[in-house]
Amino acid sequence: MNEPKKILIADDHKIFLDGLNLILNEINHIKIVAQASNGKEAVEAFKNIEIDIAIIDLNMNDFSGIDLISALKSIQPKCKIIVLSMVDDSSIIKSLLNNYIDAYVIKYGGKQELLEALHSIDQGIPYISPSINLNQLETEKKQSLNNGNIWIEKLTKREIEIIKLIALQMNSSQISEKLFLSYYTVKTHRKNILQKLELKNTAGLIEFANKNNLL
Amino acid sequence: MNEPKKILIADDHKIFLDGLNLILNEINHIKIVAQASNGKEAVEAFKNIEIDIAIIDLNMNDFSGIDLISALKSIQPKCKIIVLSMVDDSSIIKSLLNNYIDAYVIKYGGKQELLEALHSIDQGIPYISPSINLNQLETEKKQSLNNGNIWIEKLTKREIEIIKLIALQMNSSQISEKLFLSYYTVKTHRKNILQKLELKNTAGLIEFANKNNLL
DNA sequence: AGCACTATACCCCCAAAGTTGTATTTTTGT
DNA sequence: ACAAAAATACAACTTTGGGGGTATAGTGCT
Repeated sequence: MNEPKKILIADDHKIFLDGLNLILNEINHIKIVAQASNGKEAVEAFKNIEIDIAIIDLNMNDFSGIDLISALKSIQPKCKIIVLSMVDDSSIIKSLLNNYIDAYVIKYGGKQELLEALHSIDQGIPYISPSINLNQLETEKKQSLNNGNIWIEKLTKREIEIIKLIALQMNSSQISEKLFLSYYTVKTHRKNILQKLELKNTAGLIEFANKNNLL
Repeated sequence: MNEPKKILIADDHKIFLDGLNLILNEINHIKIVAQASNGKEAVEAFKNIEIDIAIIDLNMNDFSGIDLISALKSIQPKCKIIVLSMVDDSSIIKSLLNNYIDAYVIKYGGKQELLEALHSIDQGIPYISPSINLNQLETEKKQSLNNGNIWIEKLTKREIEIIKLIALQMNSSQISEKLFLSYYTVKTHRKNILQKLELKNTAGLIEFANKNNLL
């Protein structure tokens, strides 16, 4: 507890990174040792520097959320992870907290919440922003399609890849060409995706993907 | 140039507001006299306090962008406005700069860009983040679905109504029952919607609807 | 009164999506 | 090394979507 915690901060808004820097500089038992403005930089930093706590934004354009977290965890499993997000979808938060991360702080909250999160995980206690309950309007809207369930863990890399191409208005045969697959394989994947997520059709799939930031 | 500029900052992410505060505190010829975490607060502040420069985020949940700017301008026309945004849609930026605002700074850029913007408008010169050109990936991706055009104005009430039902995974015959229409009518509407928006299929439609907040 | 737009409705045809079922290979985790 | 999960591939069949037309009644604006 005597030497300062080594912190990495990652956010694709550099100006936010600058602000975060100043906020965290006010605390004396931590030290920012790395900054990243995208997922790739964060992974690089993890390979080179020992990190105690990573404060990351989920909505970065190169890595999609959970991919990044599991990548980081696989490099330095002991590192604590604080997710700083703009979204407050409670089903996402729950599954994240159970499996991967140590704190979830939304940006709607002030810096106080981030500091509390740091303090909390320092004692081994997971933290969720108290502000989240206040924003239930958003949450309820999303849960209508979420079925309140686990979702994303069920999807494989390949399936997510295909969802993204569907969202780009490609049909199954175009996707098969793009990925060097058989047309039948793509159809099988689509079938499995709809089944796993309990969705009725492509419209529902794209809606789901948007509400859950899969794209 | 002797007395400090009076600044208002507005952003719905309070933690960002905190960071911004610290960033701007490092400059000595300005002074933050008001903070707002939504559009309403910003308008209130404008009624009560004289503001020289307003630094605002466009994506706040109560006011939609241009509405807020014109509201503020109508209260204090002489006030300079810096928009701090996450989006870099060049068509929006152009129309904003011509008519309403004095600077457009994207959050992908660092604090340096914000400081440059402040300096620039101090001399009466409009400012746009130089980083914007670098992030053309995002822009292109969106324009492929936006067609860089007007879109929403083209859609009628009925069409938007139908889009919402499609997003709820209803098929044409279910929609026709729900709205007491003929199955053929619904099909016609769908056809017209895709044509107007120059989209290929339902996947593209739902994606478009999400990206443009039609739901 | 006239015109443009919207909403309504119908038809045909083909392509694509969705359903059900089977089956092999490859990758991954333990 | 073994088992589980994922990725691959195929077929037959039904339903839905999307493109091409055409047409008529209402609505709103000028």
